[in-house]
Amino acid sequence: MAANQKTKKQIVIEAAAKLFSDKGYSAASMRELAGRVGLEQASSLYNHIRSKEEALQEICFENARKFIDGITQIEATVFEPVQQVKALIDLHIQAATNDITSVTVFNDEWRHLSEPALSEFLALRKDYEERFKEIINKGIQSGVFKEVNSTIALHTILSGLKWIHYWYKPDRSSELEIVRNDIMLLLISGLEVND
Amino acid sequence: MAANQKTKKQIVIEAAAKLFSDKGYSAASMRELAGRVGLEQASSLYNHIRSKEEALQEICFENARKFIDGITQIEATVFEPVQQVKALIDLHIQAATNDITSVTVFNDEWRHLSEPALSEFLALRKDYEERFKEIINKGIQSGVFKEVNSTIALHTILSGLKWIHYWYKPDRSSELEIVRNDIMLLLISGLEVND
DNA sequence: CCTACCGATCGGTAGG
DNA sequence: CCTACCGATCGGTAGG
Repeated sequence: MAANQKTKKQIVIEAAAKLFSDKGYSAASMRELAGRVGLEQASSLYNHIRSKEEALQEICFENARKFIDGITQIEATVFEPVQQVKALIDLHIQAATNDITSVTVFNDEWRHLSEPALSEFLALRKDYEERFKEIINKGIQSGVFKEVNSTIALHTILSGLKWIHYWYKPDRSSELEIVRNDIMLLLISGLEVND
Repeated sequence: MAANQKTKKQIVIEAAAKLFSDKGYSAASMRELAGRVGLEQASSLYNHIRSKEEALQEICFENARKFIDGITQIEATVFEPVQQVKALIDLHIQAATNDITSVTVFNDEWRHLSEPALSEFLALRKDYEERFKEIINKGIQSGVFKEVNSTIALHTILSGLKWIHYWYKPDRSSELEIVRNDIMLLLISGLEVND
């Protein structure tokens, strides 16, 4: 299959991401999903995906993988805590603007995963957060960051980025650079020692 | 009725807030809500509330009112932008820790409101955000805040406070003062001109 | 507050 | 990919 060819499964998963972000996972029905991908019957969906939750899992884990890969690369190629946190903020901004609906589901609908997927997902999230926190701690130890509690700083920064996927629409791409600059100003200089 | 007496309706609404925050509005069933307040039959709930959505409306609008009242009082009693933003951050921290489940529903489940309640709710939220933004703009004009886009600053600050209601449990009350200090350090000094 | 019940809708299966 | 269909569950009503 050519690289630019989407499988029908991919089309279904992307439509599911949009539907889940529009209505929430529980309020989204397989009948509406079928309609959105041009199928008359919900039952036809089951030729492409095994279940409603499989769609949710694919979306959640694909995004988790994206963030884990991102931080892995940053750890390997950037070596100064300030620059690492900046790169992580960029990672979140890019994820939120490149793949809007998918990140919305990843942020808001993961709790509808059932076990064992739920625990696996939370383990990935915890891994990511611990590594992010470690970077903050390095910056505190080397004196470039304020002596704040690194857990508080972590959550404030991660949470402070979670409005972007709501706000962003493709016609706002020209404003992206301003958003990026202002967010860096607000979140990084809040963290940095400035004297 | 004495002030410390809860009506059964209030008990139902509070249990609904907890249930909606545990499962999400759509996945929460009236049968489970009945069980949580000691009723055998879901139908018995309808002696206290008119519908599932009425419970959601009460929760969302009670919290909206709390934030509107809070900013109204801050506008009337605090006059310097830095102190006003600090007071607003305190307002959010207090709401998130005094009324955890209720704020969770207010933050995450309002979109399940149907019209006309949805539009009324969004109008209240917009009013609150505009007044918060106005305070930020005043601070920028008077030179105490950086020249950032005030919409971006507004969303970054509001969003940056939205992890607290997840993190907070009553046994963490002793850590609250540290959280408050660190959040002020991160969000306020990110906004302030520091030279 | 309970009994009895309703129509609607849900995710999913069997079989072709 | 559709036809036909299933058992389960939903929010809510009527009546006492």
